[in-house]
Amino acid sequence: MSDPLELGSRKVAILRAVVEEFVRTGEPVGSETIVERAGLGVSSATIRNEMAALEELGYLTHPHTSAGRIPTDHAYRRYVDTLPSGRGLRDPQRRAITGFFAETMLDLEEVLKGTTQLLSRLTMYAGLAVPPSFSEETLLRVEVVDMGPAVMVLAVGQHGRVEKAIVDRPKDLDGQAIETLERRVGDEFRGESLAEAQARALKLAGASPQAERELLLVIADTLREMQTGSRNVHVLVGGAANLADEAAHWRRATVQRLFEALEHESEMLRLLRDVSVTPEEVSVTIGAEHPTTEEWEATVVAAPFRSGENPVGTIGVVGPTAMDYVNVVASVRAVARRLSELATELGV
Amino acid sequence: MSDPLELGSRKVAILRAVVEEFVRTGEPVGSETIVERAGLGVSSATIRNEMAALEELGYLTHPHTSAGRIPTDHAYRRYVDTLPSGRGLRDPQRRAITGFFAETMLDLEEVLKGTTQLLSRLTMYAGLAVPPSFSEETLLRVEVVDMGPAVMVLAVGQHGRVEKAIVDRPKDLDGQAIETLERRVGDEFRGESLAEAQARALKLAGASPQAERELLLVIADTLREMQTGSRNVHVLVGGAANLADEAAHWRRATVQRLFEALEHESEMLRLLRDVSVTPEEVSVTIGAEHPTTEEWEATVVAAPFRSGENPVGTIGVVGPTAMDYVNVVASVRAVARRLSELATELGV
DNA sequence: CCTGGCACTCACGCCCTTCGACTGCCAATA
DNA sequence: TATTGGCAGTCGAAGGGCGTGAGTGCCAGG
Repeated sequence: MSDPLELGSRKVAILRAVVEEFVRTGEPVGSETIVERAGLGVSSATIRNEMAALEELGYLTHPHTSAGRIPTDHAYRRYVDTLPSGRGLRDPQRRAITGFFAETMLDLEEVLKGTTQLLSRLTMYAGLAVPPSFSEETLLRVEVVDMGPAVMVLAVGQHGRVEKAIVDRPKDLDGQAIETLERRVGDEFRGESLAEAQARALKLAGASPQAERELLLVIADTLREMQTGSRNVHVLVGGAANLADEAAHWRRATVQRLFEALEHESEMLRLLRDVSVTPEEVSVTIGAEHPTTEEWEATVVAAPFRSGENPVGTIGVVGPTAMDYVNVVASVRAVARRLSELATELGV
Repeated sequence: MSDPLELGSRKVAILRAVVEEFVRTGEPVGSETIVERAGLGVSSATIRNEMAALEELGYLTHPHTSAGRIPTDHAYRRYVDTLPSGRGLRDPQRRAITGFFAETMLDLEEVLKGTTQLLSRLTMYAGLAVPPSFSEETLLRVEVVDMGPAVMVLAVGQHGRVEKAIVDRPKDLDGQAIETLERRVGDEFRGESLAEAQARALKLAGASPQAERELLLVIADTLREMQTGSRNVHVLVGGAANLADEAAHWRRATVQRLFEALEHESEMLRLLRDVSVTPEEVSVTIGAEHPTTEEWEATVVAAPFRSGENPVGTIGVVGPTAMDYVNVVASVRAVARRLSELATELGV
């Protein structure tokens, strides 16, 4: 593997053909097949030489001597990096996307749930979505609800997200004080960020009578907790069942890892985190490129969605490394665009 | 298959031995194995005769002539129905349960999420939980939040459940009217059920000025919607990844079906629905006993959990029909008991 | 630099055999 | 009548040998 950047244009064509053929059939690809399919005006022997060179360069492998070639992760990488930016959507897919966004939807979280389903139907893999992080939202409301032995603190973000925390009721706090606070607190934090609201609550606590102080401290604490950790960000998954189909192509351990990852939000976040800072519209992370420790043979295709110019969240798809990149990338791109329009419109 | 109720005690012993051995090894069980393991004072020839009879009765099958016997769903059914009610928990399991419930937890929904994880760790299958249905909760609060182009209606149930709906803002409704209503509505519905609150909102609408009427109608509509459909009940799933391990023992279609079912709440509900009306503490639904149309080779072990005497929700486990019933049933029973205590304590 | 040609490799499918884990049945037995 | 040892029979699994064919690598000639 040396100087992977400079490849003759024929090598490039062959590499592309191998990738596409392998993705289509799942079988190792031989030189003869390439001759038939890619129709460069050249014999199979030449292709063989080129393929040997491509193997030397680290783009192809050999399951065994007498078998065809299989693309490596590097091959997919290069393939994806040089994708023609043309149209890759089939008509029914285009219709599905249009249809989905034609419904009027007001709740961003519902929209994103639906989006994961849409993506999974489009690609037949699993769809992902990361909503805007709560800590960047502006608060519309903070509520305190008396639950008897406990107190619920409720925060409503400007995009319709509602987070709740149920905490022990501070002792020395009677229903009367709660009611007073319910009224005082209601609109107090409107238009502030979580961080600002937290600071404000702390300040208010200092200036309040003992009975209310404790509760305000609890509120501040809750707001702080909402800015960090799992409360703040989460990941929606849709269509994971599709991956069960794919399971046959994967090693046991991979399947296990994959489903585990899908269950643990923090893991999925690691996979999607870098996306929103990526300049390109759609990012593709192939196989071992993932910062995951154990074996991982999956690819994540992800794209940020924006409100106006701001990236506010991420959507994506997880599937096998041998996926139809043209179609999946086009699907994710198209959905991200429509979703961005919708998010902008919703004023997210 | 005739007269399945009357089996000689030796047949019963053999059946039990076959089930346990098959669950342990996953291999068809031969007559010789039974002689060694069950140690009835009898030769393998006798066992063979008995096994042939058990096959005749529909309790065992034969993958092929020269193989051992495999239990049918009927065998598991009988096995489960005659389980000794003794202790079936291993010490580490007991500790895990105690440990989990030793934490102070106030939010029932969080508790139930944790419970699904606990169950999946205990059994190595997937854990399920159905929270109390929202329509049976008493309301602590109904809020209206002005979101600009939309309006959010928020309902807080007595167990800390929060449901939201974002709806189009009725035209002719200015911010002023919303604010008025926010105040009026806040405590209006406290202590009522969803149905009562809905009726009340309708009545209020009739007696209100035009500007407020529309919004009250929207509120009524939202409350109605919360009583029905997916908003009302949902199912939590934990540890689905464990089932990926099991996948090897299952037919492709089964795995696919299973993961699909786990994704669709309504499906899981169908599987768990009958449980809470079942008088027994733990209910076991084996393979084809499920009312599902397609092939389904899984078993659901479920139990209601109670607050005081009232069943308020359900927990359970999904796994292969060949599961360690003693252990799984004991796990579900133990967790349901502890959960009932906790729910009672939380005043659910 | 390309090509046709050729020797070589090796998985796969096929057939055959052996092995052994079972069963089913029967005649002998308690 | 229930049980038993014994024995023949069945059939999958595992293994060996073989032919086939897809595919490679390499080379000598254009």
